[in-house]
Amino acid sequence: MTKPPNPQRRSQKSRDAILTAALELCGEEGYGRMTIEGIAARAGVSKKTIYRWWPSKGAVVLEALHEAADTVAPHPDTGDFAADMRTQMATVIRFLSPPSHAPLAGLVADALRDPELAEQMRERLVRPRIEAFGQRMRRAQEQGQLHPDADLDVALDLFYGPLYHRLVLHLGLPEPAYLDTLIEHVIRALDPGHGRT
Amino acid sequence: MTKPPNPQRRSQKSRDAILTAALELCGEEGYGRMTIEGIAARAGVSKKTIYRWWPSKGAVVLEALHEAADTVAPHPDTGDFAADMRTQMATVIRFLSPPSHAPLAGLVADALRDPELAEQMRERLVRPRIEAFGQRMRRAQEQGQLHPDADLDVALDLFYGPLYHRLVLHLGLPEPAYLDTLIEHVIRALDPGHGRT
DNA sequence: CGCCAACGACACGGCACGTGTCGTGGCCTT
DNA sequence: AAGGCCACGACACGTGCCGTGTCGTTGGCG
Repeated sequence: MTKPPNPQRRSQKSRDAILTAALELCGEEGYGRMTIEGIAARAGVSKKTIYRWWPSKGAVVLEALHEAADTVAPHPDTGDFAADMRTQMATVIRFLSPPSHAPLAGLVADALRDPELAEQMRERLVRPRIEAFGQRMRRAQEQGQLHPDADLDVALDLFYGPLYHRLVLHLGLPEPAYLDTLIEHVIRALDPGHGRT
Repeated sequence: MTKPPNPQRRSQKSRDAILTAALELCGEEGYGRMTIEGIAARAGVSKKTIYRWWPSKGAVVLEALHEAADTVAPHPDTGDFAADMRTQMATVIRFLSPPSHAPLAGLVADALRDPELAEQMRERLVRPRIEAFGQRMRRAQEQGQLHPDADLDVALDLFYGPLYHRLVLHLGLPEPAYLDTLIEHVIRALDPGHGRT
């Protein structure tokens, strides 16, 4: 149909301006109220240029987040698995809480209606972070801080499920003290030997 | 501002037609593509009549779900807590999976951008079901199937968190076998003594 | 039975979408 | 150094839905 443009000729300046403008506007007026036209205006860019490289508002925000989030929310490894999970999950909670939750929450909302966007989000944002969690978890197992038979999928569900559950049902995200309780429970759940010998 | 209409004079027929049309269209073309104008046309109703009684598409779907879901997803009590949780969660999973997930997923998506709608959803759809879960859980504690000190908030997070986590990150909802594993883990997590004395 | 408000119908302005067109300018080739 | 290609910014356009306003009609309450 429409011939795809040549990426080599792409203007890096326009690209950066668009991604920056998207994140700024997202914070200022909210994901839902932000429009492609608004992003174009803020970035000093033609609407056409946005549509040339991205199929939707969600795709722009996804790429902006992908770029911005590479440095954030790493899995620390101090040798204390529970403490490291506490640190990492607290960071995630910050990204899911006001005032900084707009881009991620908006993207999640759009992805619930756009399967294409959902796949992009899963593969580019979610999957790498699951991988990072998996690596940290395996180290904890090697160091004997977590039962060697603990299941990665179950661990992922039990650690991060409560966060998204509370986000989408608007039940309020965990306070630090409650987060500790949660982590304690999950680590116990992952120990099938449950103390007996 | 605009004087509120008199509920006594409200046409029950129009109301029912609107709610029915909303759920039907939701299933046929998806929540996102469904429009207020489409609902009005299908219901044989003026757009004005919808705007007179509901502030948004989300509010209509919320009320439709509220009405339809009163009978579904009850918490059975056969005396076997784990089995009952399996039954109930499998029902929830059906509501979160294609092809019937459109209304709920769409509502969740809209609520992420509309605080008013989010509050309505929490109070009218979510809160009553949390309450029902709490009652079933307390009976399990009385019958010794669950540790008496088990925390209701933690239990809610660990049981249902994985479902919504997987829904919004598009990781695929649990299969029956995996659901069993999950429930087993959660019940273990909720037992703080877990075997040691 | 009479009133009055909720109703269906329809038209309206507004907004953002996504596309098309055009002239410009920067980079790559030669 | 000259030429061509093509992404760019600008702008205009048709479309679809929004949310509101208006106007008879109708059905239920007092």
